Amino acid sequence: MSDGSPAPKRSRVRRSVQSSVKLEDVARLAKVSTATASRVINSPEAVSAKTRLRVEKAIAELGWIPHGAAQALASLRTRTVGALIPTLGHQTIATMLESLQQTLGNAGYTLLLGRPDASRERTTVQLSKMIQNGVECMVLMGEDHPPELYALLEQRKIFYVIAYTTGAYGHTNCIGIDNHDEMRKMVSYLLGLGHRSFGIIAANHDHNDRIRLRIDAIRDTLAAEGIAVRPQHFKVVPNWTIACGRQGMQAILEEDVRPTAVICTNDYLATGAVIEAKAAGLSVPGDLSISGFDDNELASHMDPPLTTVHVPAAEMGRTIAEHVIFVLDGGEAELPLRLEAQLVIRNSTAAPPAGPQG
Amino acid sequence: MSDGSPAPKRSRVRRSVQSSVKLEDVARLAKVSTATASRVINSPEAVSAKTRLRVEKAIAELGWIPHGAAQALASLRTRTVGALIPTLGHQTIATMLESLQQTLGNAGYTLLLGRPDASRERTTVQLSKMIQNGVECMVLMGEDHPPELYALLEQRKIFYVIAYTTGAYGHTNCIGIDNHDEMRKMVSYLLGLGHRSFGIIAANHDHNDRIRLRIDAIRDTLAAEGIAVRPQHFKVVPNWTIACGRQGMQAILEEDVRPTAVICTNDYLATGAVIEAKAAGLSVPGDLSISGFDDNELASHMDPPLTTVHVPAAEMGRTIAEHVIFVLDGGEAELPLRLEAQLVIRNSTAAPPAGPQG
DNA sequence: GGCGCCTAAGTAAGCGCTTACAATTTGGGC
DNA sequence: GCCCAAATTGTAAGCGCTTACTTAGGCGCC
Repeated sequence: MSDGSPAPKRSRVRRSVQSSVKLEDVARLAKVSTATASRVINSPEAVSAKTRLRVEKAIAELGWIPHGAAQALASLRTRTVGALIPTLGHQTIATMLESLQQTLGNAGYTLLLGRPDASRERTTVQLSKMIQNGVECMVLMGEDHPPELYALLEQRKIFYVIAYTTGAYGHTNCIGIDNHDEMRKMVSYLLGLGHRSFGIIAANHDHNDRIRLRIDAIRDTLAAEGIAVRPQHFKVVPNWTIACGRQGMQAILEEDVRPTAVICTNDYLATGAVIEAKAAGLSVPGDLSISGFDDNELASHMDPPLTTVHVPAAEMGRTIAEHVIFVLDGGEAELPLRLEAQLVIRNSTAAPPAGPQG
Repeated sequence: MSDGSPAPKRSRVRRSVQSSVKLEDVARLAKVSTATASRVINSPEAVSAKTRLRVEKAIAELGWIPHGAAQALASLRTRTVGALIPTLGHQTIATMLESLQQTLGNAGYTLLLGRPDASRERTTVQLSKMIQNGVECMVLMGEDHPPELYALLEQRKIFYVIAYTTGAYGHTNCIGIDNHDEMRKMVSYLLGLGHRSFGIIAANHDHNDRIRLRIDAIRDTLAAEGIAVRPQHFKVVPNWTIACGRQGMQAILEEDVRPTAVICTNDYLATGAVIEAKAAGLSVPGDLSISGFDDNELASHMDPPLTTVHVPAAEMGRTIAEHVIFVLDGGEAELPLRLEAQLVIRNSTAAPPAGPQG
């Protein structure tokens, strides 16, 4: 460097084969510089119409596709957003994701999916991978994540939004439903029906604040009426599936006292609960009212059709995407944003049977 | 230019803020060159243990995360594979995807999801985006895609594999089930039960070879016994949902003659069909046998439990991932690979009712 | 006709990393 | 102690694109 003489230029052969058409080829064919060709892509208004046409023709002719990594490296923009999603099997989540992806995709963003490990240790590893992939934003499901996750997010100054909740645990950057309030509506409705003895079937919620909020809502709303759920009527099952719902209901029916209403934290559990109750010879809702949460496809087709809370999944995905796009575009928006869920009263709930229960 | 004097070196300020730690910082801290630091990541065996430790310590200390775009650009490797998936709402597909992603992820690959537009025009646009993102491999669902899609794949010499089929339409790079043969088993079973009059409820299959194969299997297998499905008993519904299944069954029940068995091309349709049949006062399977395909979560919990074909979705995802990893690693493998599905006989099918039907 | 301005196009310096090749060190064998 | 090969590390040239800064035209106006 300090030496004035130029370093000898060794000609090295690297990457012998240039498989693919590059911007340079386009530029050459269009008889412009690569800068101009690039501008046709990135700020077409800065190029004269004639030149632009020529370049566009060249691009079409050569079938050039920009090299994303090179673009990302040069522009320091990736137009990628990541999402950490626990499961795709849950229809409501899948719906949310689809609309999230759709909306992002239409705006030219790429969605990167990651699945946080059940063992939370590896979830920052997942985030690291996404960071490595250059995500400009993350969307998380709920607030309950290991502190290291948040630490990494903060440290890297990565913009993120939390889905599916309005943020009861201190986060304001949330777009979703108010799990507590929506569940409160359900409980109020059941109370209004005359129920005084309740059961709960909940999926494991060690790391799931949405479920926790729903459970809290049940307890809080009942407590306001001086009612508590008997411990033996509160069943926590390992997963959110139909099978677990059955298992939960079976356990409840084994108890000496039987509640008149069983609230499930999602529709799959409720479906299982209904199946099991009917299998035990009970009439739903004659003997037992059962409610769900989510309003998945099956809910309205079940026998009896399920009373549940309709979660606007597609709207949520779209709204999150729009917000992300807006903010990444430099916009400022106030959060949290609450989406309204809807109490959907169908036929799995009714007044409690007359009699000595309760 | 032609002038011999060196161009004056203008000092340009670009990208003023260097937010993030880069390999250079790691190298400096570890007192090695960036080359050595890089080698610690990419070929640790080429670095002495002492140096490696020093570099690893520096990485940890600085919290360095490699810049994926830069790696991709320099190494011309992205470790990314793309998948074009029509829908996430279908549980079997979601399961397949989850295991695909899991397996790829464990091997350090990133899965990029795309959704081919219903209007097929845009599906090469989707592919282009994936190419832009540098996918080293694509996985497609089924063989039925617009020729431009295949053309682009070939032109770019992108390795791809086709999921969910063993390739009845000329493709050999398939990993999946033999839709025709598995459905044949179902039909044989129903024939064995004594059925002679069949109905079909199928989702729209304009661009879905898997469904087409299943339908063909029904026709072929019946034809071998001299049986044909009456046109009015062959209902094509617009989608694969429970609601469509109901719609299909309703239409069938409106006909003068009623089949004794209705074959549905997936479980959601079958669920809807069962619901509608029961709603019409029919006994399933007493009056009418109904079968599905996929074996989703609900199938075994329905009333009656659904006779269906179990598709090994998770295994399929895993197998595809393993194959992709193997091939991208330079391996050679012979395809197609057939995964065995399983006829699952439950209670929605039985011998046809005695009487004048048929 | 000359000047200043605006617009369109060009030049070339990186973006952060990998890796071919060069340079240096290490370790044996005599 | 010396020589050579093997092992380790360093040097620096890109990977394909974007974009700050420069230059070249074109135009209106005095």
